[in-house]
Amino acid sequence: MADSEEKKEGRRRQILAAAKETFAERGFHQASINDIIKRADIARGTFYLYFPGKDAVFESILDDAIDELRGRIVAVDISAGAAPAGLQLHQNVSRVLEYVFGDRALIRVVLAHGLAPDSDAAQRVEAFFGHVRDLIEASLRYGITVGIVRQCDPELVSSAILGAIRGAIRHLVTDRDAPDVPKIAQELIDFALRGVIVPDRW
Amino acid sequence: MADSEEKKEGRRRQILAAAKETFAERGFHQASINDIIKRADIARGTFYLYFPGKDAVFESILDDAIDELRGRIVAVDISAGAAPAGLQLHQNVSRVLEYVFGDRALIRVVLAHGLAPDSDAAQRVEAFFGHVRDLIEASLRYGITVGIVRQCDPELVSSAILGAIRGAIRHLVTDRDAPDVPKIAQELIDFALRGVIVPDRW
Amino acid sequence: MADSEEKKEGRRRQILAAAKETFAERGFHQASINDIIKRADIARGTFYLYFPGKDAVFESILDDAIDELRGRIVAVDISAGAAPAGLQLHQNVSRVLEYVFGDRALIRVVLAHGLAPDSDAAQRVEAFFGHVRDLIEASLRYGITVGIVRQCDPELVSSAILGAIRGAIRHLVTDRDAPDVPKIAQELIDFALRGVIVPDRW
Amino acid sequence: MADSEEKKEGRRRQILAAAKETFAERGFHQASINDIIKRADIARGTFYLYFPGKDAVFESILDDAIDELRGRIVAVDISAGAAPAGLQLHQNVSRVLEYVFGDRALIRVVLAHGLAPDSDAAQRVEAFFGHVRDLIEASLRYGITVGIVRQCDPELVSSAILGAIRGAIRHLVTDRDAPDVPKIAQELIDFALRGVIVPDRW
DNA sequence: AATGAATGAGGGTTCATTCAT
DNA sequence: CATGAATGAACCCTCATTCAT
Repeated sequence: MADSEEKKEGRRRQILAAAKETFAERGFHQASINDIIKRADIARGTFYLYFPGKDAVFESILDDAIDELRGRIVAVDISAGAAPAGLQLHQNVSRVLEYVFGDRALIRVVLAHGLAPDSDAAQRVEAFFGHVRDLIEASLRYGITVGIVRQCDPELVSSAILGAIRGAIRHLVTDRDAPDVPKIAQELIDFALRGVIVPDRW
Repeated sequence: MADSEEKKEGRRRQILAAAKETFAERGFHQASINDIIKRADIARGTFYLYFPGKDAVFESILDDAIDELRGRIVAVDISAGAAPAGLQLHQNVSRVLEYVFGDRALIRVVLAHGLAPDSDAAQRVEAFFGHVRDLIEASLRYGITVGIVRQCDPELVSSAILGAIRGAIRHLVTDRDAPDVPKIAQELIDFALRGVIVPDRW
Repeated sequence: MADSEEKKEGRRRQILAAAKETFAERGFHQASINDIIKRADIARGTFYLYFPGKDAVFESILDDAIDELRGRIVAVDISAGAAPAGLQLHQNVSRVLEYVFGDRALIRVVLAHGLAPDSDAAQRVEAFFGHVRDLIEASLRYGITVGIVRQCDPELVSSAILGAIRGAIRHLVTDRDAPDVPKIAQELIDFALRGVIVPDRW
Repeated sequence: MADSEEKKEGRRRQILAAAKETFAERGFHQASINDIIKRADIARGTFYLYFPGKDAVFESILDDAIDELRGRIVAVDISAGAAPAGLQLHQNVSRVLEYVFGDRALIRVVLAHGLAPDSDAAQRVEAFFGHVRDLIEASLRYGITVGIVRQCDPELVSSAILGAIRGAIRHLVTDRDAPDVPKIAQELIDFALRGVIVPDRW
């Protein structure tokens, strides 16, 4: 019984993996069920035993990724005995980058999503990024109230920060082979916190 | 004669406008010729009188936008009598934002491009963003040599800056109705230059 | 007035010529109105001022050819003072060949007609060839009654003779540049009358 | 397993048959996939499961026919112990006629081919008839050297003979219901060998 | 549980023909 | 008369999904 359960789960993963690679290579719409089942080496009908359709596999991939990412992003703990905020920030970013570089196919799927703008999948991706942006915005607002963050439009700036991270990831996933995660994380945090200019100049 | 030329050009624009809106609403792949011609209120064949196919309209829209944007981004002039660099920067960003907010449909098409990863259109979009990133990277490198910009990984940071701009635009296009362009430009520049923290703290 | 009539007739011929070449080159179905009007250097609408449609030009070409050919085929006159039958035969065949080689485009159209089997045009071509076959059959029957032609199935043999002529023409039109019409006519007549074997052998 | 293979082959034949009839009735270009699938009583997609496209079915039909015909035409064996040449000739012609009358739809497709002059199919048909003509021409040349065949232009006469056969077939396929193959074969051979006139007259 | 043949809605495109200018 | 922009029916083909085996 458990055996069969495991086998079933294995099949599912096999299909998900094949689908992920296919989506990464050809984009959602160009990817056909045919591509996926060939790569997974299963029959047409078998696919539909495990997923109700093409959208569903895609959403499953998406949800897995989003769950994983959500788990890797932890609200910074600013209570007395907690680790320094800077370190926590660095750990958050590092955890995300680690996951991202560990599965480039997936990240291409999530970042370069070419979906019907009103599809379930698109909404889910938007919701995720919205959630992250909200986290950032809340942090900014808190930072402003405690005087660490300068006066700014938190809504706008949080979008910019999220965009900066996405931009960096997009670039790195495409162009660099073995990125030095801690260093990149530090660069990104430095950029977001301090910008690019030498402080006392200008 | 000139009349007929004008009329033809008008038709072309009519189709482009309808296509742009359709692409914005439904994404490239979901958008069917049917959608476009219904919106443009023309017959099936008429479409093919003006464009060889779906790809061509899309690329035409893209190329127009890219040309326009390219024209609005001017390398900062740092020679003696030139305007202050900060002002030039602000003007660049403002010009881009002005265009972007003036045609939201278009920007949704360019930013949320869901294209076959290896399609002509996708490559063209990538080339454009690559070009902008190169400009930013060059500026950073120059700034580092003259001591205005702090030591950083220019490749990575330029990607982050480009991403920040894209992120901000994406957010604003979706969520805000009548953005105050100069203020937003200033916020973005401040963010990119100084980051978010209060300078002498941390 | 007559001037205008002439001009009109000239236009008509211009279109017919362009159409004939187009049909010869690309076959009836592959030939588009576009091809024809480009070759004739006229506007789309002008075409329809002179012909009600694509079929009509084709049929006009066909009818012209058939009329011409009909005129060149004269029933052999076997009355007392007439020229020798063999000569008349030779003249008939020569006249046909002369016309045929003088307008290869046309003959390609007539012989390699790829028409809807039930179309007007197809029926007209069939009717023409049927007419020629009937002439041949009648001649055979007459020849049999007067003892010049040996006993045979006139229906079958007339089809074979007609086919032989078509086969020869098809071959010559495709493969030979400047055929020696009288010699070819003689060869064909000799073949039809005597066959290929040496008479007293076998 | 073998069952499924057989069923698949059956389907293929079912489609080929439907296509053949459709092509025979309406000609290649007039025949639409719609016509074919309706006649075969299958769905649109099913057609494309068995053939990559309209051209492919046509060529498959053509190739089958050509293969069959090629197999039925055997070079006449003139060595010592072989059957009389006349008999062999008669057998060749009979075999061809037998096939032809057994599948009239097919023969209408092959003979009345209305194809784009430069299409694959057209070239294949031409190649086949060219091959047969070459066989005939070679026989004629041989016959001339051994003195059985009278002096003639073998290229021209072989085209005429091939045309005669085609003409006869075309006629018979259209007009006669149950042809007496051996008799017709004999008539054709007599015609090709001896022509139509009474030997010692003229 | 697994298969793969069958389905048919829907897509992009062509082209003969019409008609206002 | 001549024009050529506009039309839309018809075509070929793809592919997500179903279901009998």
